[in-house]
Amino acid sequence: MPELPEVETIRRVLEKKIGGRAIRAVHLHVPNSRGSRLTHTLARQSRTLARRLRGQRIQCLGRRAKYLLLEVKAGTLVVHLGMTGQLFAALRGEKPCCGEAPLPDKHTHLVLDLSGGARVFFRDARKFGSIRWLERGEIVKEFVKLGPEPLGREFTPQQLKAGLRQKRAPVKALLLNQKLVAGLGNIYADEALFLAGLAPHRPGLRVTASEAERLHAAIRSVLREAIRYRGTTLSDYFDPENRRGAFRERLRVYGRAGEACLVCGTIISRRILAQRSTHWCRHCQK
DNA sequence: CTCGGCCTGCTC
DNA sequence: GAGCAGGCCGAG
Repeated sequence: MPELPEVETIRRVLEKKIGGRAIRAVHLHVPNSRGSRLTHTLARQSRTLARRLRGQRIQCLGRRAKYLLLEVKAGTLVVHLGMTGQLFAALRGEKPCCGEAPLPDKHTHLVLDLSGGARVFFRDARKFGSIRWLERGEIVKEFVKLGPEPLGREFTPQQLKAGLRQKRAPVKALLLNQKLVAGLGNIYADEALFLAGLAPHRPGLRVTASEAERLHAAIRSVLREAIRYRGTTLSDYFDPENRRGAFRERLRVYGRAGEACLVCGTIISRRILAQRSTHWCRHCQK
């Protein structure tokens, strides 16, 4: 579910709501599905999580690509939301809920009791998410392979072009794999390609310098705009205050197959590319 | 690189 | 019942 704009929205809301509070208690509910990511990740660390988090003050909330970072003095809780992971926060007196449903529910896997009667809930129905405790100074191995932050300094048109040029894979696949640039998922990859006028199946090595420049600008602009609208809610994304993202109204191609292109009126196409449903305008994107 | 698998819930 | 879903990982 959540891509960079949604994770950034979650980060900002949590920062405001629970930044600076102390963690009083940690409640863990390890799921029972054997093969799932979340089961392993939680079961393996059940001891550590409680021991290292209890009594710690939340110094700040950070983000790397789609990872949310909850920083305490001793280290960092690294949260990846996968497809359906969610974080909710409730202050004293607020009724915690996910949409209409009160929390905690059967999909709630971690609850932090905070100072002042606040609580944080992590839930994940499909269990594709992960939670990892990181000692101060330790490095997450996944982070090493991640490309630059799209809104940061290291992400430049030159770097993007150089990365694309050596790959024959479709440009959409390259945007999704997090190595060239980190944080785009299926929605914003389609949206950025539309804004750049680039067909998703175009091989990376056939992207010209000026197209790479357009793509670079499009990626930054769509992510900034989506953050401004607090992300996209298709069905089950809610921020920690249970608000929907309003960017759905602004989507140009994602989920609009069969509808008219907002620019030229051509019917928006859809096909599977890189295993993901892909939406584009065959007139505007070449 | 692409594929299958990991899960649950929702819509047709 | 089948097909679909915002993500990633390991295998081939």
